[in-house]
Amino acid sequence: MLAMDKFDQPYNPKETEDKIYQFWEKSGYFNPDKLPKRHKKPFCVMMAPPNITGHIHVGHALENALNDLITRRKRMQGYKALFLPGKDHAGIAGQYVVDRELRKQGSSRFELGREKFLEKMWQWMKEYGDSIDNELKKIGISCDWSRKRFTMDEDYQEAVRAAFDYYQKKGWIYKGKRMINWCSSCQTSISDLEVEYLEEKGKLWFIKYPLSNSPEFITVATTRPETMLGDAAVAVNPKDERYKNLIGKKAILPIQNREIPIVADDLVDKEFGTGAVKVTPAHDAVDFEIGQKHNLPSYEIIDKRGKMTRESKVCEGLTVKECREKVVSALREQNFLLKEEDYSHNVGVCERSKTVIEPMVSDQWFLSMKDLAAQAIRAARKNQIKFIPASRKQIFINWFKQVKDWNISRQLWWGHKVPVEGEGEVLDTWFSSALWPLATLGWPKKTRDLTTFFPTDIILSAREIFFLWIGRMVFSAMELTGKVPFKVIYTHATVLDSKGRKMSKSLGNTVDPLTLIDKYGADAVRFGLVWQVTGHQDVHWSEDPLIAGKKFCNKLWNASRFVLQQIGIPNSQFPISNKISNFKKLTKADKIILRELRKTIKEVDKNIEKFQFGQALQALYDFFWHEFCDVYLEASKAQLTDPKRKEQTRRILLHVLANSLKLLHPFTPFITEEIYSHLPIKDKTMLIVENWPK
RNA sequence: GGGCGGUUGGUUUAAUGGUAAAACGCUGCAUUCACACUGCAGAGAGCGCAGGUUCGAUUCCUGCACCGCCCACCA
Repeated sequence: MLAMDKFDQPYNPKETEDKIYQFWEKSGYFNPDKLPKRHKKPFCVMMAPPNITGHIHVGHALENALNDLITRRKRMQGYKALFLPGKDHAGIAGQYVVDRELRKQGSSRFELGREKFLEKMWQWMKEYGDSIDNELKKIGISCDWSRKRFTMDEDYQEAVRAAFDYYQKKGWIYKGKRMINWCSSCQTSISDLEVEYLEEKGKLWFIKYPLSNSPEFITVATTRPETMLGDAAVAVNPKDERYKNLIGKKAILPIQNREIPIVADDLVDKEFGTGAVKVTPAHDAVDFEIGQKHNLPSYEIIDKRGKMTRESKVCEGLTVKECREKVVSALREQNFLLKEEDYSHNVGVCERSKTVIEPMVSDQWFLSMKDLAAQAIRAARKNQIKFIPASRKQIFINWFKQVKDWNISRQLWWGHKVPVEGEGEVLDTWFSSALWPLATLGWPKKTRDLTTFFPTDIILSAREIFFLWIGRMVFSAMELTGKVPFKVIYTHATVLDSKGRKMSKSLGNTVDPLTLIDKYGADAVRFGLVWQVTGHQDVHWSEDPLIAGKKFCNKLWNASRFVLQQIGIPNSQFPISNKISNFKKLTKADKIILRELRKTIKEVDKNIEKFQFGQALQALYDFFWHEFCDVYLEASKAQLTDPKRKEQTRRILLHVLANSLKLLHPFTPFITEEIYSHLPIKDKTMLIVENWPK
């Protein structure tokens, strides 16, 4: 397919990669339906759909290099392999980025209106969606683009409605006033998993609440004095001897001068603060629970913009922060402030906007988790799903044991509309992602793809979306189809920066895969990433393995050149055989290289089966560089001058090279396909569909 | 607070119940015969700390420290 003289040039990844990718796409082999006849047994992996919020990062590159590695090997082994790509509309995150763009231009989504804003969203989706696809193609992944899905596709919306209906008929979906996490900047509720906790150096204020008809008082400790304006009670632990005689009595709430009861509840920790806690049912999750149990009134003193309401009386219109200052100074003046201590504690912020989360009571849709969680736990316990690493199994079970009902509604414009419900009320983006392995294959219709590829074989994901996504896919599929959605859950390493910190835009420590590909070539980047996957839960980012990858590609290229020169391309067509018995009168060097090749095949297979991708690659590296290049290639130089050995040495060179290329193909697909295309082998196919060595 | 992972040459990481391997970097030599993105030779760690098991531990156990990640309603 290439003019041979090209092969005399140094390896040029840029030129080769684009050309080879087109070559693959043209072949149709990414599509399992277009694979040769020998590919029968279905095999399926799904891409974790990237958010349409920006560009791919190094985590995507790693994850999909592994997805592709697995797929390519299975394809070569004769499976009818499908690697299904797609993207996620990313509800809150998606809306947030577009809104931010608008604000940069001095506009906003409110100014645009819902209709126009959604148009913008789709425009964004088109632009960024395509760009993400192209970025993924640069990595060389062999996914079937004809089956590409987006979580807001027409038929995907249908799947979402079908799932919602199903749960509703079961009676598991309900609407109610519950405590939720409210982001005043995104103007929506968010789930517990979307709240991020940051340590904050704050204060612990000790406030005296006078007892009714008594000169005495009870002291409460709080980090949020402003919420006292909405207090409905003081709570103590029933076993706390200090306060036993106060239970049932009344206290006077300072500033508001309202009488509130003193109640007893197990949720109160005797050891913390004074052992007495102020109860604000409308603005704290625990307090809400206590309020329910004791039938306390709920005073909503903070509104959805993060401002104090009329209910707060003295602070109406102030921000939470302003109100806090006002309340503290008022308490100080009126002698209700006993003391204040420095206190560092965790403050929940919106993972998207970093705005402090206001817990508040709101009318929201929920999905009851009781039966669904039980399903997921059962699947894990019965080992219907294999967890890699194995420790994930217990983590999975433990999370589902304590999971609360899922707040599935969001007050956004971008997303799946909640059936019945009006504008501006959409489903949590994860409600649709949870259906990914089903909806992408056509569910709820009984499509051919669904029967062929579902349940899928393996799912790869980052730790951070283990519950958010993986957990929810498990119970969704089990409930809706009665089957686990995948046989294996592989939680891959997180790529941290060289100092071991999480990569983030704000820290400025992110790595751009495209820059790396430009610098080293895609094969070298894949090599470098996979090299570092050795079974740990983290990878400390280093570019060194990528440099090694680049050098390795160069070595591969030059060794291949040598072999081809010896064989005398392009005239002869060697029928090469995998059977070593076809080689006779072997020299010591011949025997060693053939033995080492066999050992390496075993080693690579064993390690890939164990998900030890880095070790598999290292075995290949050592074999090719040291056994083949340093030893055998050198030995072959003498053998090639001996007329009695010449022919067989040529065949062995070609045999070992061809098999090395096959083994390396899932790791470094571009260069191996390119070199393979030059090998003078009878009846060969493209490397992507060649037989995996045995 | 709970869980998980890590702590090995300058750096990033392997392996292993009997005194440690690779990549990158470093030093010296070689070389226009596939490859300087090369070859050969070499320096460099006794494997976080403290106990224990063992004939023997970097490897197993216990505790501690530090780093990181995840989860959690401590006001």
